[in-house]
Amino acid sequence: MSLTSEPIASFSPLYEQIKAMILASLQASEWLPGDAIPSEMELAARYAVSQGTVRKAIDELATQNLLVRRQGKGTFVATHQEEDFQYRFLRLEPDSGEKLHLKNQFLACENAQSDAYTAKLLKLKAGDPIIRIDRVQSYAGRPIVFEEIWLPEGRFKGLTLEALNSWPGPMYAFYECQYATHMVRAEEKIKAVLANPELANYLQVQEGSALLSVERVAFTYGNKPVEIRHARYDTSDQHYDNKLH
Amino acid sequence: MSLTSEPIASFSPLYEQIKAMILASLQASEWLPGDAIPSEMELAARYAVSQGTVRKAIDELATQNLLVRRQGKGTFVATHQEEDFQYRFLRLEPDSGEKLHLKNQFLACENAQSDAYTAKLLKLKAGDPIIRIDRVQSYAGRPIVFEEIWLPEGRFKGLTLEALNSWPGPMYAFYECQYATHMVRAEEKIKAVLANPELANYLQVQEGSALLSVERVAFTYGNKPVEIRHARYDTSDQHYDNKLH
DNA sequence: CAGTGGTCTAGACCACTTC
DNA sequence: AAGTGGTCTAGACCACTGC
Repeated sequence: MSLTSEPIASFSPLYEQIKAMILASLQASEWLPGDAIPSEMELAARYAVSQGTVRKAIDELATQNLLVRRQGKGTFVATHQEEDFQYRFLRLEPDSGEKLHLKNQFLACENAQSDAYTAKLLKLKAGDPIIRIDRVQSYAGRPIVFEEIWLPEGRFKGLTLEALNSWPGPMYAFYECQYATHMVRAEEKIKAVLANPELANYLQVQEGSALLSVERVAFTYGNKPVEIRHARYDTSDQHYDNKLH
Repeated sequence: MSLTSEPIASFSPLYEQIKAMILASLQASEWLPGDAIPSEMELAARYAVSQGTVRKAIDELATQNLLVRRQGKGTFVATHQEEDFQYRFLRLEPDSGEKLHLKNQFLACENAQSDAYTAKLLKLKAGDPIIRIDRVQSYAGRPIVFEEIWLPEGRFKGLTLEALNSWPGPMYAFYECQYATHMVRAEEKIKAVLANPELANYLQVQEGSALLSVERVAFTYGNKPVEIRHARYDTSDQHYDNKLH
């Protein structure tokens, strides 16, 4: 066969290549969370394909919650700053069925070095600088969630306890606004554990109570892990809600 | 030769109406789990629309896991009897990352009357006949899961402990084969609880150990709830795995 | 080879938003 | 009215399966 120059990803459908190119633009911050991306016709022209092919690419990115389509307006980069996506990753829900509105209190924000565990999950080297945050979240005046959070220091330089405590909204909106980091997806591992004295104190429960342990790794564009979260939930009056398909 | 093509919902896009009609055929058992449904061209002719419109309808049903497309072969009704869908609703996973293979032991299968709780979730009247099943599942020789299951007696007539214990595969495959009931989706509410003497005995753990409590309601076609499951997992060496998007 | 789903195109028209 | 996404069509061709 000939040695003609070939596209880099050659044996995938066109719309997959378009998807990859849109994804690259997102990753490169060419379009920021909340922004409108170019219209389907413009993108079709840019990539020299038909509108239908761009449509299919955008459709798939929209079902993955990376883009949001709004008829008559345009297609937008998904953001945790908007109502519908505000608490996209929060599965905790009061047993009563009411809406959960958590009040934040950050307890600590300190520099540290990653151990083997955090290094592995964040794809760092053990000893690399990281930031460690503690917080408690309350509902109806009662502490419900205790969380330890680890962030790679490189991406989140200069993060302070004051900045966190004066931020009004959800944390993932904070990351977007202050550190240009949008969370795309997350993986959670859930266990039941007993409250040790420290946890019992934070969550105001008896030592030896049952708590839900939720270990999350959150990823930004390009499957890059950028946050670890180890939460403990008091599930006496709320539960973790999950839908299976 | 063909059935009526009366739209079921009138002021929605054509492909939504096609979806509804395919769904109706599934619900009516016109095509059974594992069967091939008619080809896109046949369906396009039956419903008097273009192939593209049928495609869009099937695409959405396929992403909801109701249908499975196989290039070159056809489109099939999803079934829990196949490898890929065998353990679709099982989120438990060994910490080691190995594959979980559970061994079943059914302990009880008795007729009972629904209480307020089961009646509400299964949309029955309190006092309606139900079947109550207990089972323990083991992994690597150790009991890991204790489950109480409630089924509406009307749909699962004649279910016996012997039938359950002699069934080799997963329970949702059993429901399909014996009771023509395919589970489409489920909702779970997860809490951390303490082992009482009964649970401690079933799961061979200390009384007061932390266990994961998972309450599931499973639905068949048409959003009809047909099973309640209350599981307790021993999460010492395994965890509930969840992906967030 | 025929039959299936998968991709891609081009064009018409609809529904919604904004000016 | 102009611009956006949303629906629908018709037809060409590709990729995969099984006879």
